[in-house]
Amino acid sequence: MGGARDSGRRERRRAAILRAAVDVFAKRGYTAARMREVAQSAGVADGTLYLYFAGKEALLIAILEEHAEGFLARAKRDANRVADPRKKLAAVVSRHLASLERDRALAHVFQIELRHSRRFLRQVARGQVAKYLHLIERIVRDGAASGAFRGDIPPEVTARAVFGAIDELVTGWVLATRPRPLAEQAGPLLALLMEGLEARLGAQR
Amino acid sequence: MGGARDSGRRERRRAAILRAAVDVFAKRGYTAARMREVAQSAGVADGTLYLYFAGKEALLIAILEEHAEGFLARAKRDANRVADPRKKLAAVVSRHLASLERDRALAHVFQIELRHSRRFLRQVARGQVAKYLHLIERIVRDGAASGAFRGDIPPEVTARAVFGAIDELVTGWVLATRPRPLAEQAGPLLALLMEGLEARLGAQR
Amino acid sequence: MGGARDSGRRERRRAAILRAAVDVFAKRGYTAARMREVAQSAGVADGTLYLYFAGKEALLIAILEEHAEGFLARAKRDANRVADPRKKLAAVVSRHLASLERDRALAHVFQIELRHSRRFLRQVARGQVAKYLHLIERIVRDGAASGAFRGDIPPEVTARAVFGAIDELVTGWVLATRPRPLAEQAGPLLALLMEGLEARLGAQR
Amino acid sequence: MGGARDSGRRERRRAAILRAAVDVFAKRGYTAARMREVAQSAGVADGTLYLYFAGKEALLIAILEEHAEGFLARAKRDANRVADPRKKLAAVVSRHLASLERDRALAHVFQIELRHSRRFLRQVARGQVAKYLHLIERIVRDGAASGAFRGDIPPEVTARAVFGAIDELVTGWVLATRPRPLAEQAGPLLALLMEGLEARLGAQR
DNA sequence: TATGAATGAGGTTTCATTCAT
DNA sequence: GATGAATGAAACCTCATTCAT
Repeated sequence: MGGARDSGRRERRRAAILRAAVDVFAKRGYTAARMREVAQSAGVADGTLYLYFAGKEALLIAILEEHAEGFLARAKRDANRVADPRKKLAAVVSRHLASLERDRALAHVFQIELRHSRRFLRQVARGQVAKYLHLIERIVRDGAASGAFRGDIPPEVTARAVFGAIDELVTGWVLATRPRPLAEQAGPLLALLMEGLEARLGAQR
Repeated sequence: MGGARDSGRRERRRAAILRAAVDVFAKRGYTAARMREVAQSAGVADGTLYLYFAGKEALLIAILEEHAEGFLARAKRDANRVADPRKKLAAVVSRHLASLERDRALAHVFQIELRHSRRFLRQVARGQVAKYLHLIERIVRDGAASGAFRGDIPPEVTARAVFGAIDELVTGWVLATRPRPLAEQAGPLLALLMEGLEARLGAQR
Repeated sequence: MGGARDSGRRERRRAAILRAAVDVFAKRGYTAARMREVAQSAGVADGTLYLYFAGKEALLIAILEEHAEGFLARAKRDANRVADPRKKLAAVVSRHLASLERDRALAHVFQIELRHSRRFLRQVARGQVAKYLHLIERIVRDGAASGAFRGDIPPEVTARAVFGAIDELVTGWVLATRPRPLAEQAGPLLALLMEGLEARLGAQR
Repeated sequence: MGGARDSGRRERRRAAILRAAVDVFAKRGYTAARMREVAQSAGVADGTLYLYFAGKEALLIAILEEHAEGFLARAKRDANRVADPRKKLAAVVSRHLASLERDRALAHVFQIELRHSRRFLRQVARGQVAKYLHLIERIVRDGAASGAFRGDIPPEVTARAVFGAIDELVTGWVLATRPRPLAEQAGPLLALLMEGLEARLGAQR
C-alpha cells in the first residue's frame, strides 16, 4: 500500500516536472530555459529534478518519448479502425494535426526545441520519427499492393514527403502570430497528396 | 587601385570567414562551435571576426542571407525559363535539391543550425523562407489560373506542403549516414505532388 | 536552530568575502583585482561570490556602505557625548583618523579605490560623504548659533574644508612609504582649523 | 624652415590630441574612454596617437604635467608679486580655484581621473602635488619665521590641510549638478584658514 | 609621417549539476 | 526522498597596441 501510494506520488511529481519543462521550454526556448525555472514551475527544489531526470537534455528526450509514444499508438489505432488505405492515411494526418493543435506549448517544443542539434536530431530521427515514417510507409506500401495507390514512387520518398508536408504546416502554425486552425488544413493537404496538383480532364473540381 | 585591391582583399577575407563558419557550425553545431575555431579555420585572429561580423549570431544570419538570396535568384531564373507551370515547379524543386546537395556542410547549417531557436526561426521564416513560399505560391496560383493546376486547394497550403516535402527530404539526406543522392528524389517527389498518390483507372503506372 | 546557525554561517561567509575584497582591492587596485583572487582569498568558489554580491562593483559598494555606516554612527555618538561644539568637532576628527588608521587596507580602498569613476563618485558623494558633510555642517551651524564659532563663513564651505583637510591627511598617510601616525596629526589640524593660521598679538604660542 | 614648420605642425597636432584626451576622459571617464574616440576627436588616425604619446596612460600623465607645470609657475609668480605671507597664500588659493574653474573638463580630469589607481597616484603625489605642497609649505614656513603665522603647527600638516580643503571644494564643484562659482569660495576659505573657526572676543564678525 | 586593419590577451559571469544535511 | 547552497568550468567579445603599406 505504502509502495503504491509512494509510486502514485512519484508519478504525479514526474508528470508535474515534465509539464513544467514543456511550458518553460516553449516560453524561453531550450537554451535559454533555466533548470531553476523548471523546478519552480513544478514546485520542487532544484536538486529534485535530478532525482527524476538525468539532466536538462534528458528532460527534452523524456518530453519527446512521453508524448510521441502515445501519439504513435493513437495514430496506429486510428489507422487500424479502417480498411481503405486512403482512409488510413487520412486518419493519421488528422490525428497528427489534432494532437499538436491541442497543446500549443507542446507543439512548440516538438517543432522547434526538439531540433536544436544534430546529435539530438539523430536520436529523434532514429527513434520516434523513424517509427512514424515506418507507419506511413507501411500504409503506402499496403495501398500500392492492394492497387489503391500508385506503385511507381518509392514508399520512403512518399513517407518523407507526407511527413514533411504535415510538419511544415504545423511549424507555420506554431510560428504564426495569428494561426489559422490546423484541423482545417487536413482536408486540402490530403486532397493534394491523394489526387495530385494537376487538373484532370473530365473530372474538374 | 589600392581601394579596389583592398576591397578585393576584404571581400576574400569575408568569404573565408563565412566558409569557416559554415564548416565549424556544421561540424560542431552552432552552440558548441567556438569563435576561436572559426577564426583559426579562416586563418585570422579572433578579433578579426568582429571586424567583419557583429558576433556569433550575425555569422549565422550572414550565412543564411548570403546563400538564400543567391539560391532564390537562381530558382526564380530557372522558373522563368519555362512557361508550363508544371515545368516551373519542377525547376524550382530540382534547383532546391541540387543547391543543397552541392554543399553538404551548408545544407547541414540550413536544415539544422538555422532553426535552433524560435526567435531565430521567426527571423528566418519572416525573411527568406517567406520569400521562397511566395515564389511557389505564385507558380501554383498562376498554374491554377491557366487551368494546369487544380483550383480547389488554397495555394498557401500547397506552397507549405511542397516546401515541407522538399525540406524533409533534405533533412533526411543531411542526417543519413549513407544518404542516397538527392537529385534522384526530385522525380518521384514531383510525380507524387503533380499526379497524386491514388492509382488512376486505365492509366496505371 | 538550523536557521539561526545557517544565518550565522551566511553572515560569516559574507564577512569573509568582504574582507577578502578589501584586501585584494587594496593590494591590486580595483581594476586590476580579479574576482578569482577575491574568491580564493575568501576560501570560496568563484560562483559563490555571486550568491552574496551582485558583481564586482557591488562588492565595492558593499565595502563602502558596510563601513561608512558604522563609522558615521560612531562619529555621531562621539559628538553627542560632549556639549561644546569645539569638542564635538574634535571628536569627529579624531574618530575619522582613528577609524581609518586601524585598518590600512580599508583606508586604501576608501581613499583611492572608491573614487575610481565619476559615476561611482556621484553615488559615493550623494550617499555617504553627503551624510558626513551634513554632520560637520550641523556642528558648525550649532556652534555659530551658540556663539562658539564664527558666523560669517558659510557652513557648507567650512564642512567641505574640514572634510577635505582630514581626507588629504589620510590620503597622504595611505600613499606614504613611511607614514607618520595619523592620530598625531589630529591635534595640529584642529588647532589650525579652530584658531586659524595667523599669529595673535598677546597670545603667542 | 621646413623643420620649423614641421615642428609647428607637430606641436599643434600634439596639442589637439591632448585636448581631445581631456574632453574624452572627462566625458567618459578614463577607463571607459576609448583611444579611438580620442583619435577621432583629435582628427587623426588611431595609430597616430602612438607617434605622439606612448599609450593611454601616457596621455593622462601628459595632461597632468602639461597643465600642472603652467599652473605651478603661475601660482609661484602670483605669490612672488606680494610680500605679505597672508597675501601670498591668498594668491595661491585664488589662482588654484581660478585655474580649474576656467576649464571644467580639465578640472574633472584633475579631480577624478588622475586618481584612478594607487600606482598612478604615487606618480602624481610624488610629482606635481608634492611640488605644490612644497610651495604652500614654504609660504607657511616663511610666514612663521616672519611672525605673521603661528609657529606651533607643523608646516607639512598645514600645507596638506590647505591643499585638502581647496581640493575638496573643487571636487564638490566638479561633481555638483548646479555648482556655485568657485571664485566666490576663495574668500570664506581663506578667512577660515587664516583666522580660524572660533569666535574672537571683542572682534566679532 | 600617417594610416587603420589586424592582432590576441584577458576576465566576469552564468548556470547545470552535485552533495552534505 | 528532498533540499538548495555551493561549485567551477567555460567562452564571447573588447580594445589597447602594432606594423605593413
